[in-house]
Amino acid sequence: MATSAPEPRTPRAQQIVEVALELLETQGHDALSMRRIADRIGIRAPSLYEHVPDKRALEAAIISVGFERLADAFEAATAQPGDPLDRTARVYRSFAAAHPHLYRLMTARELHRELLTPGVEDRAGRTLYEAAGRDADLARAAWAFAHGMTILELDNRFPAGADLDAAWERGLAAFRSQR
Amino acid sequence: MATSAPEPRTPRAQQIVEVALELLETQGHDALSMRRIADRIGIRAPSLYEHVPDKRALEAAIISVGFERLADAFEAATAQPGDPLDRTARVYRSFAAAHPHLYRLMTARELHRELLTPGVEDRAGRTLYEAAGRDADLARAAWAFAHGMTILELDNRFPAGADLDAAWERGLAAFRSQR
DNA sequence: GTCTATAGTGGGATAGAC
DNA sequence: GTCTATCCCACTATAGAC
Repeated sequence: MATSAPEPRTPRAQQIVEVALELLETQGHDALSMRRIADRIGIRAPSLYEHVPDKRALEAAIISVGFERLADAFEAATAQPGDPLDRTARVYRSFAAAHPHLYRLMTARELHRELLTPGVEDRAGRTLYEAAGRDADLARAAWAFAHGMTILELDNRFPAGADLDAAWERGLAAFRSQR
Repeated sequence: MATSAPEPRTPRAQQIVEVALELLETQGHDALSMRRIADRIGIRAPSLYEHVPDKRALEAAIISVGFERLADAFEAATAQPGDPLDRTARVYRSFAAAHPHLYRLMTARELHRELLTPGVEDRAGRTLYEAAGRDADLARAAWAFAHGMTILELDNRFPAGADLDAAWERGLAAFRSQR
């Protein structure tokens, strides 16, 4: 079910990705600089380049880990009761709530797919595809809804008093009715 | 119907906002620096600060203009035929397609509402609220769907062959059925 | 594998003269 | 209202020594 991520080769490279991920999760994307990553490890920034080609590749490695973890969470929830669409949405929503900065990095920018661990994006997408009754158009629409709800909430775009549980439920009901 | 935006006081300040908006639309957000704005006007960057308090306020002014224009487009489309929800979605989608960088600035980040022209966000939101049958939860869910479709497309997140017209239609049908 | 030194680039913003 | 001069910040990345 869960796969062990085929993460970078050497222990040092792996450590860099781990440290960078933790820095991202605690401090946000703006804090994710090569200098700060190096600081946390106890080396100088230029030394990072012996282990990681450049920053884009490092971010791609973090994103790959994120997709693995999201896919793990999706697959672990298969056992849970209820409608598959609701279940998938619940996992999606709590993943984003638990890892807001990681979620943003994973979804709220253009993606350099060629730098990702191969297949990792598809694996996370498969759960939603199944939950949408293997209807690709419906799955994309439902993903757009889930991402929209998530990112608008993270960006504080809804009015202060908005009942987001209710909005989620209305949307999910809409998509369930189409399947 | 359309309101004239209560834009900045002096002609110079207004020109700065116009030039900045044009720079944003043609070159994207990364190109939107005080130096480049000044270049286009033919003055030096420090002189901008005589007319605009700082960059955040300038961006907020641009965003306000964006909301005015979106609201104008929504209201102008009231005359068009078809379901209000479809009509609103069509306008939303073409606004984003026509002004991708502006759309991103308006929606894909946290919003400093206190710097916006008062009421401008509500005015744009009202059309969707009406189209959703004055159901706030449904309107928020529909907005999330529309924003998700839009921003995921702008960020090239859908697979190469994806039929986005079909995905839009599936989502809109879902929301129509709930109203 | 790590270091120092540094290049190169860009950014926002202020002080004070005119 | 605009200018010059400048500060201060931060970043990615490379060269070359050890």
